[in-house]
Parts: sequence; structure tokens; C-alpha cells
Amino acid sequence: MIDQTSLTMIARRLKAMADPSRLSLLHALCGGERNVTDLVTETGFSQANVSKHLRVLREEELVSTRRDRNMVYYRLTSELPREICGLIGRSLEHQARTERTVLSLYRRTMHE
Amino acid sequence: MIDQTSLTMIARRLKAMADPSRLSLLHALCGGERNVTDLVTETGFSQANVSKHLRVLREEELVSTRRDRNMVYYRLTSELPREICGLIGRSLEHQARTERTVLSLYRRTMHE
DNA sequence: TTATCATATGAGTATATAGAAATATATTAG
DNA sequence: CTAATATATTTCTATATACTCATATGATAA
Repeated sequence: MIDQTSLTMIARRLKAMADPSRLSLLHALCGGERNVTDLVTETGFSQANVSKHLRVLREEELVSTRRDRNMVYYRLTSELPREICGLIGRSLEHQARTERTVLSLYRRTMHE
Repeated sequence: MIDQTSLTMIARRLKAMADPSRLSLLHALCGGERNVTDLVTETGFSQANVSKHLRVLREEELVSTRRDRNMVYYRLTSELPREICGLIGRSLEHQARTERTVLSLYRRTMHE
């Protein structure tokens, strides 16, 4: 048996990433620091929506912030999101190859 | 901008793993092939519950099955779950170190 | 066939989450 | 101070999901 606490923590981190909108935000942050307005522009999501998703990412410490003037700049806390997406991208690619299904862009996912 | 389809697929895979019960099942399967009864015993979850979680994992092709007699044996389809959990485990460990919080067992998570 | 074992599914309930719209808070500019 | 800008939060609704209990399906054994 594995300790329940570790599983719960891992599950929470995965869950924080397991949303297309949040992946989109993480993807943008792979390009470097961004403030909320930048992210709204880049993703096309509403400001409220971006703000809420950022909160989820912050709570799981996947991103961290710094304030400059009245803007809040977000950045990736670690390489984790990029690495995870790289792994899954390769996995999807491999599957696609074996399934002879054409899927593109996984390689470029998260700027890998 | 990244293609929406890739983000959605990655999100779905992450979501399938983003649950403590399913991580527990994946963990068990890291020890090798198991049938449903084995998994019920190892995890302590109800049979119906195990069956339902396995369906989610199957639908995302994280596990595959083979039938023997009237038993269904499940196995990991790839190393992906183990790799993901390894990454997150190391990330949690790193954070724990820098936060001087004691967290144990991430290294042993998923039999890494 | 009928009984039994292994697995899967359906119904019902409780909880969680995504997103829109409106509003609140906080910082800066004038 | 007031106005404007940037970000965060609340409220609401719709949808999804985890779980339990009961039942169904499917394979084997007697």
C-alpha cells in the first residue's frame, strides 16, 4: 500500500493541470512571465475566467506571482508543467503512430 | 497559440489520472498485471467503484485488458503513469525541501 | 440447465467545477 | 480627493463526477 497523503497530493497537482483552459495558460507562461491582461489577450478567455484558473494554479503552486505597479505577473514555479506535457505529448504521438492516426503538434505542445 | 485539440487530449489524460483512487489502482498495476478482484483486495475499494474507475482508465487508454477464464486482467498500457507520478513526486519532494516541510514516500510512489 | 463466480452497469444522491455576468478590491494617475 | 486601470471575488447556472446499493451480464462449474 502507498501512503494516501502522497496520492492525494499528486492527484491534486494533476487535477490543477487537467483542464484545457489551464493548460492554455500554462502554455502561454512557458513563453515567459505574463500579467493577467497579457493572458486574457493571448488566450481570449474572459478576465474573470483567467483570474479563476490562475487561482487554481497558484493554489497548487504551479505558478507564482510578482507585482509591478498595479499589474500582477505570473510565471511557472517549476518545469513540471512543461515536463508533464512533454511526456503526454510523446505518449500521444507514440499511440498515434501505432494507431496510424494523424495527430499533429504534440511535439510543439508547451513549447517543448 | 497552440492547437486546441492537443490541449484537450492532454487534459483528458491528466484528468483520468487526477484522482487518488485511480492513482491507487495505477500504483497497484505498477506491480504487474492484476484482475479486478485483486484490485478490490489491494485497494479496499468496492467492486463497483473499482470497475468504474478502471473504465475511466481504459477509456483514456492508460490501461488495457486481457480475459482469462472469467477474469479480466488489467495492465498499464505504457510507462506514462509511472513517469508522471515520478515527476510530480520529485517536484513535491523538491518543494518540501525548500519549504522545510517533511513529506515522505514520493520517491516510492508508483514503485519508482 | 441451474448455480456460482467475476465483472460491468444503472439509478440515485451529494459534491465539485467551469463559465458568464456583475461587483468588489487595490493600485496608480490626475 | 476622484477617476481609471488591473485583478480578484461573488453569485448563479449547467454539467460532471464519485460513491453506494442494487442489478445485469457473462463465463464457468456442477
